[in-house]
Amino acid sequence: MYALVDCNNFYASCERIFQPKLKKKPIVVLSNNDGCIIARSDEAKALNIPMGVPLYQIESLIKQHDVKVFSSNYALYGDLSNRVMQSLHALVPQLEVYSIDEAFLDLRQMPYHDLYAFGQEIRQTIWQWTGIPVSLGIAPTKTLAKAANRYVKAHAKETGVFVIEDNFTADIALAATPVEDIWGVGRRYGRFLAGHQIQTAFDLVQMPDSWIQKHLKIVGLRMVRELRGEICYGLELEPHPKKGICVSRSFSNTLTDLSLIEEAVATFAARCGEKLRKQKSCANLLHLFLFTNPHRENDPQYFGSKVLHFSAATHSGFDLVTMALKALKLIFKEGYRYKKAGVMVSGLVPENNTQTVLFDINEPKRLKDHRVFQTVDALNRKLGRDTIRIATQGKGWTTHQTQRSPCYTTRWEDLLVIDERIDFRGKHLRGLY
DNA sequence: TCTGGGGTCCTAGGACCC
DNA sequence: TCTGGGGTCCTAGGACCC
Repeated sequence: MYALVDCNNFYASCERIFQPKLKKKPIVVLSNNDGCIIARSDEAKALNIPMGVPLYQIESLIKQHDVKVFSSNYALYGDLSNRVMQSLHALVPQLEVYSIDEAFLDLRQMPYHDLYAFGQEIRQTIWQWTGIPVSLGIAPTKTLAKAANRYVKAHAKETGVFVIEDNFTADIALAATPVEDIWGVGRRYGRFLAGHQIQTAFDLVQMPDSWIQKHLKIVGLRMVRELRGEICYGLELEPHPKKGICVSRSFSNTLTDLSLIEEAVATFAARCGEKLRKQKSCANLLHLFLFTNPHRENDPQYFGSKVLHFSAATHSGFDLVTMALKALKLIFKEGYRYKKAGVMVSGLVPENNTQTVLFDINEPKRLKDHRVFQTVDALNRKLGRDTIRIATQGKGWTTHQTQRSPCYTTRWEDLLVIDERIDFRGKHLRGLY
């Protein structure tokens, strides 16, 4: 049996831990540049605030119901996610971290007979150790565990756990799962299935394999088999290295000036370098894109994109920034108001296994760069991101965030203050209270 | 005025090899 | 009049996930 553990309204729950007065209050969390709603508490969902809606479109609703609004704080969410995952790992050794707020557990080795009671124990423990509420779906396959988890949220919120252990409980969950809520059915397939009078997961599993494979392809067939209780996806215990890495941002204001776009692009390329070095990979290709604001239909639109090859795979910040700026010069056109850019690297290979070129005159430079960036990364880890950076990155490229909560768990200065008369070293402060 | 940022896998078609 | 049969690799696009 597998369990899918899912943190309830994860980002909103993270914010609430440190502001308990927000219990039972509607909370939303915003995307970069405070653009769209990307997370909602139950109370915000009850106000019919949709996922992904731009903040400015629901401004009056926010005011009317006194919804608490947060900019996204990924340092906080990432750290709390680690705590949840570590806590789960302490309870069940075999686990796959599936996303920032979800994990699959392998319960087969566990000496428990009452899975429902064990699910409750996990829930209580995570709540006690981290302050994050979680829900569990337990079932013979990952796709069914996903469906069981969704069933909890839709029909058994108070209990927080649902177990699919036989045909009877499977049919309950399948019949209660609309096709578009199945793990593996998106908007496109959802519309297609609705057009064929297939409303629920229960309807879908009745269809013949040949029909499924013809229309939903091999991935769809695996999904249906999993819904029928046949394991197609095992647990992936080791996180495998990424095959591509992308850093992209919208600009808070549209940019027209090449030098400002250069700063942004250099920053994205440098960030790709950090990610590459972190997973010990080198890139063979760099892909740059730059475009105008597609929402402003009256503005002239332009979508520029360019792929360049490195002569030898690299993760040097110098190489990446140089190549990104070269690509930028090739696609930049005067007279447009640019809104977003991004750098993607691909053709990734392990750093100790790169194919070099014959008569490689750059080898000394590569070795030197490697040492330089080991030092740069170490300094930035210790002193803060971008303390050491490439000059083209400018003074430090940031997004627009007005409502960000403190980094309670990752910065000394942001530690939650319980008694202002005592600082974090336990020293008494005079005259501050 | 204001609209996110990452990833994965599969398939079809074209260019090329013998 | 009649024009083979087997591969690989790469890319773009489309589906999906959080």
